[in-house]
Amino acid sequence: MSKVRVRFAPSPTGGLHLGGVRTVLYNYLFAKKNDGDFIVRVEDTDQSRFVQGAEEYIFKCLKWCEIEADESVVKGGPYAPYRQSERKNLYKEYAEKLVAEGHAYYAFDTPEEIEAMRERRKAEGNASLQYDAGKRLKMNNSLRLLPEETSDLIAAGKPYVIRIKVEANSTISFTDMIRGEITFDTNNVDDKVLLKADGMPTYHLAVVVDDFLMKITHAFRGEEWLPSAPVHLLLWKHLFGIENMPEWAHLPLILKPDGNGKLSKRDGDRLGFPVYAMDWTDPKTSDVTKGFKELGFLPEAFLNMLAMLGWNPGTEQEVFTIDEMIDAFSMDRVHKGGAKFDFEKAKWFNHQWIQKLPATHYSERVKNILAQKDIIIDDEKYFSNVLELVKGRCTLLTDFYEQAGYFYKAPITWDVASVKTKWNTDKNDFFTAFISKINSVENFEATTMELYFKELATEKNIKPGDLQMPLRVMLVGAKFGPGVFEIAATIGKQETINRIEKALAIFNQ
RNA sequence: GGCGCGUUGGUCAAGGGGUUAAGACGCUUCCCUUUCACGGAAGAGUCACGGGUUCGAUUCCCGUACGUGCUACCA
Repeated sequence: MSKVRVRFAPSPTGGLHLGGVRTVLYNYLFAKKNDGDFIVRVEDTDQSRFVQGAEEYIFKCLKWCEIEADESVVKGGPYAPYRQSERKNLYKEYAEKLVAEGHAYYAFDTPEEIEAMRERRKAEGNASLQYDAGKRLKMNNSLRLLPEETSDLIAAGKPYVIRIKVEANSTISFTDMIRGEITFDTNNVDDKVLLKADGMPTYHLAVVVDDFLMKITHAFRGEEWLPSAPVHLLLWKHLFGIENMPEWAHLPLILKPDGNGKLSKRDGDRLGFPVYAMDWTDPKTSDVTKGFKELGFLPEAFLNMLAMLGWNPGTEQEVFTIDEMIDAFSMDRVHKGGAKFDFEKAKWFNHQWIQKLPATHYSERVKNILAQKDIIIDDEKYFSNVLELVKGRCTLLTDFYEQAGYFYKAPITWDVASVKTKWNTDKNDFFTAFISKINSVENFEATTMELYFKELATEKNIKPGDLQMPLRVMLVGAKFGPGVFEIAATIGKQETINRIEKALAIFNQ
């Protein structure tokens, strides 16, 4: 059975923008498709970047998307503890083991010394600025120092890191699930730090140790990790055997819609669309970054849109439920190239989903949106009628305010300009007569009303079409919405009469 | 700079040695509707460039260009 894991940076900036959520989604689809376990890991390797509340936020977003990510996977179970700070000693043991076996070494260089080395190399016109086989014997580390010197330095409390010792002049390769065989020349990979001076592991060490200990079989991550894959490969080789390494897939990047580069939070602010799943409030600055949810997206649409950005089933189907996606998903149809994000297409997906789903599915959310505009829903039946009537006109959930508002509040402004030019006393007479007509009617339904309306128009010798638009403006205030008689039937007899009378007064001024 | 990865319309993309090179978004026009939208019909628009290989290349190979990523005691 497969065991797939997704690993998150502890900040929404790193993990919860579109690219991050898509990584989770593909992990999830793959795991479900292969009847595997789906594991979410949140890491805190770099304390300086740890953002308070980020973990909760991440799970909240997954919950909104209805991705079953049991929080217990980071809080308990057979593989606990999960916090990297709580696993600190574990990583150190493996790092020491590597040193003992000659695959890693202690390095005492200060940042200044490393910087000086790079400056020197640059001045000499060297292309490579790496800390690698060619340079390590000139640096301050246990490879160059005598064993006693090294142990003396450590005993004296001199800060050190543990670096991997990458052997020169060899190649290492692996098969990526998306890209096929990828080969690296070890001369191009430098001696990465595995264990930092504070005793915490870097991502490189942590990801390998954790994946082994947690028995991970498949690991997907962004393309930006490809250049450091050889380090992970080497670590697997030395520590656990390369044959035990999980299968890797490096996902393409999501790019800015305009210009070039990886999509970032700033692009959303600049171009006016969200890049986070949900609103995120920065705990330090209190700045709020808008999310897809709050902008009126359905989770189904959000996920659907995201899945299609980099993957395609090879059929013409574009609208997928999550189950359909699981069914159709395959890793070898994930693209290699990055995709530019297109907000228009994202909105189109949402529109599709608003139509596809019964209104009851999202009526609670619409209710909340309306409540913010002081529209309180007390009649559920009426509310669901209204939703079904107007949903065809909505792209975002927030559009329901404009599209459904007039079913609750009579217009207070009217598109008088559209009516006034052709307004005359005949029309006024018609509507006065129409009021008394419908007043006497028991059966207040759209079809019967349309019938009376047309009969009366013929009687008064006015084309019904010339009267429908004024009626619409009377009821809605403007030129939009479903059929006028549908609207009238829905708001009811008395309200229809009230609105006509009120508008008449305005039109006749 | 070095190294990696990529490149089919404005965007997402199917396809893959011989095709009129699918489809979707967006855009334009028309129909429907005397509203707005939906829907329907049409339209404009594409294989980055240069060399090979081949009877034939958008498809395979090599270069170039462009894009993008990495090049931290960040992930």
